[in-house]
Amino acid sequence: MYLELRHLRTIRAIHQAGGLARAADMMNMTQSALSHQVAGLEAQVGMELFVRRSKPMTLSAAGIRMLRAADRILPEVSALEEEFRALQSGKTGRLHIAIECHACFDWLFPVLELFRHAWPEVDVDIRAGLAFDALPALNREEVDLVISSNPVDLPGITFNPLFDYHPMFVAAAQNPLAAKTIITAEDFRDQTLITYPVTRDKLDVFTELLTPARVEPRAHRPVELTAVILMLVGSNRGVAVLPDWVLRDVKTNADYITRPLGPGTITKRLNGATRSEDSAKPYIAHFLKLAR
Amino acid sequence: MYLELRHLRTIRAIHQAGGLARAADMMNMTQSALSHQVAGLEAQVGMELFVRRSKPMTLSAAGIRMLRAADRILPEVSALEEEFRALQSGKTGRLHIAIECHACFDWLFPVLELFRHAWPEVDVDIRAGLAFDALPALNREEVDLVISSNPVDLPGITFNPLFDYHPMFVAAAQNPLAAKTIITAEDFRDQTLITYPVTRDKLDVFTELLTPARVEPRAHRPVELTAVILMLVGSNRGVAVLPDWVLRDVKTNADYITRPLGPGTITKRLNGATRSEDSAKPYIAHFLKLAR
DNA sequence: ACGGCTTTGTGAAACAAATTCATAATATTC
DNA sequence: GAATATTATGAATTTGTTTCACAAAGCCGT
Repeated sequence: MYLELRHLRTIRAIHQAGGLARAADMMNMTQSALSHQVAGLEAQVGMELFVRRSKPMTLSAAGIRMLRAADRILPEVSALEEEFRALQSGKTGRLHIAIECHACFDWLFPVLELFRHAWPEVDVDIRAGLAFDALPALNREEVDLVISSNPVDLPGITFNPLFDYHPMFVAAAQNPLAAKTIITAEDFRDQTLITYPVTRDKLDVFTELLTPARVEPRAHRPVELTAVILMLVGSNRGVAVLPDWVLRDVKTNADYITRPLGPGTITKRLNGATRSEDSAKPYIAHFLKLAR
Repeated sequence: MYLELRHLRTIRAIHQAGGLARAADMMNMTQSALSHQVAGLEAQVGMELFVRRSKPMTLSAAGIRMLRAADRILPEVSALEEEFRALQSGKTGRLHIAIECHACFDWLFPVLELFRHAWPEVDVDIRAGLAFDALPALNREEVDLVISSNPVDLPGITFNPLFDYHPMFVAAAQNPLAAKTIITAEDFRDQTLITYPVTRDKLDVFTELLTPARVEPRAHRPVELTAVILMLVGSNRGVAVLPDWVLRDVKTNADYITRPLGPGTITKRLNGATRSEDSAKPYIAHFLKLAR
C-alpha cells in the first residue's frame, strides 16, 4: 500500500464538496481524473471507500476512517508549507551563533535579548565551548554566525565588521605594575597571567604581544569565567588582558588598575562571520546592526 | 508549493541512510532518481534542503525543519496504513447496530459486552430512536446491522435469523383478564394498551392480532422504556404485549400475570439484517453467533 | 599532491502514472 | 419517464518519474 497526500486531499475534497464532480471542480481537475484516482486508491487499500448505491457518492465506514486521518495529517502538512513560506520570505530562520571569544558573552546576551523581541520566529542559540574550529562549522551549516576577531579568507564566508576594541591590561591596585602608564611584553616576565582556557592563537595577549616579543610569563593560569578572572586579579593572584568593554565597570573601581598595552596602541576588530549567501537575509542583517 | 509524502519519505531516508546514494538503495531506486527528486523538491520550497559542500550530503537548517515535520507526519500515515491492513484482514471494522424492536435492548447489551471483549478493535455503537426506516440506512452504510423481525426482500441485504420468540400478554394480577388462559383480540376492546412509541406496523400486537381482527383498544398509550411499561402495567393502568424474553422476570412476580396470545400460537423470528457482502466478515459472523 | 574511491549532478531516453476527452452507464427529480 | 445530475470507462495525451550513461566533485590514503 503506497499512500500519497494526493489521496488524502481527494478524500477530504470529495467529503467537503459532497460529491465527486464538485470535488473535481474544487481541485481544478476533471471529474474523470478524480474517478480514476479514487478507483486506484480503492484498489490500493483493497476495499471501497465510498458508497455508490446513492448518487452523490458518500464515504463508507472505511472511507470515514481515512477522512479522520486526513483531517489529522493534512493540517500538519499545511503548517509545514506555511513554515517554508515564512522561511522563504525571511521572516523566520535559524541563528545559531558560535563565539570564539569568551568575553563576548558580556555584550552578546543583551543584544540577543533585543533581537529575540524583534524576530520572535527566529530560532536563536549560542554555542560556546566549541572544541573545534568554529569557521568550518559555518560551511557545514552547524552554525550560522561566528563571532571572531581573526578574519581569514575562506570561500563562501563573509566577515562583517562589528566594532573595534582594545585589549587592556588589568591588575590589582597594589601590583607593582600600577606604577607604569603603558604595559609592554617584558612586564609579563614575572607575572602570573590569567586567561580563558583556549589555545594561544585565540588570545590577544599572545598573538599581539607576547608571542612576537618571544616573552613567556612566569605562570599561566586558565580560568573559565570572566567574573572569576577579575576576582583573582583583584586579589593580586595574577594579571590579565581583557577587551576594554569588559573592563568598563572595573575602571572606576579603586581595587583595580587598567593600562593600555604598548608600545603602539593595539586595536582589534570583532567580526560576525556568516555564509556569504546569508548576510543579506533580513534577520541576519538586523542582528549585525544591533551588534554594532 | 505542492508537497507529497514521497518528499517527506525521501528527506527521512537520506537523513537515516546518511547520504543520497545509500538512501536510494534503501528505497529501491537509483541514486539518480533521488537526485532529481531532491532537486525538484528544493525548487518547490525555493531553498536548499541539503548542504553539498561536504560530501555525504547532510540536511541544512531548512532541511532539518522538514525532517522534524516528516518525523511527525509519516508515523501517522503508517498508522493509517496499518489500520487499513487490519480492516482488510477483518480484525477490525465497524458494527453500528440499529434496533427496530425497542425491547431488544434487554438482550443486546449483554451480547455486546461479550462482543466488545472478543473484538476490542471493532468500533461498536447502537442507534436506537431511528425516526427513519433502518433498512435503507444499511445500504447507505449509516449502520451495519439492523435487528428486525420483519424480513423483506431487498437487494444486497441478507436477513440472518437469530432466534424465535412469542409475543406475550402481560397485565396486573387484579385485571379481570387474569381469569382467561389465552388472550384474543376481542379482549383488548375495553383495555388501555401500552406500547413503545413507534408506528403500528412495527408492533407485534397490531400486526399479528388487532389489525387482522380489526379491533381497536379502548385507549393506546405510548411509553418509551420497558421498565416504565411494566410499572404502569403492574399498577393496572393498562396492559401490554411484550416478547417472552422480556417477561422472564415478571413471570414469577405475583403482581403480574402473563398469558399467551391466541387463538393459535404466535411465533416471530428476530433477524440480524446486514449488507450481503458483510455477513461473511469474521466479526459480523461472530456477533450473529453470540446473539443466537 | 596525486590517483583511486565514493558520492552527487546532469541530460536524454524510457517508462510509468495521472489527467483529459468523449461517451456510456446509472441515479435522482419533478 | 423524460430531463437532469452524477459517476464510470477506455483510449489518447500529457505530465512526471525513473533509468542509463557519464560527468563532476569531494574524500582518503600514500
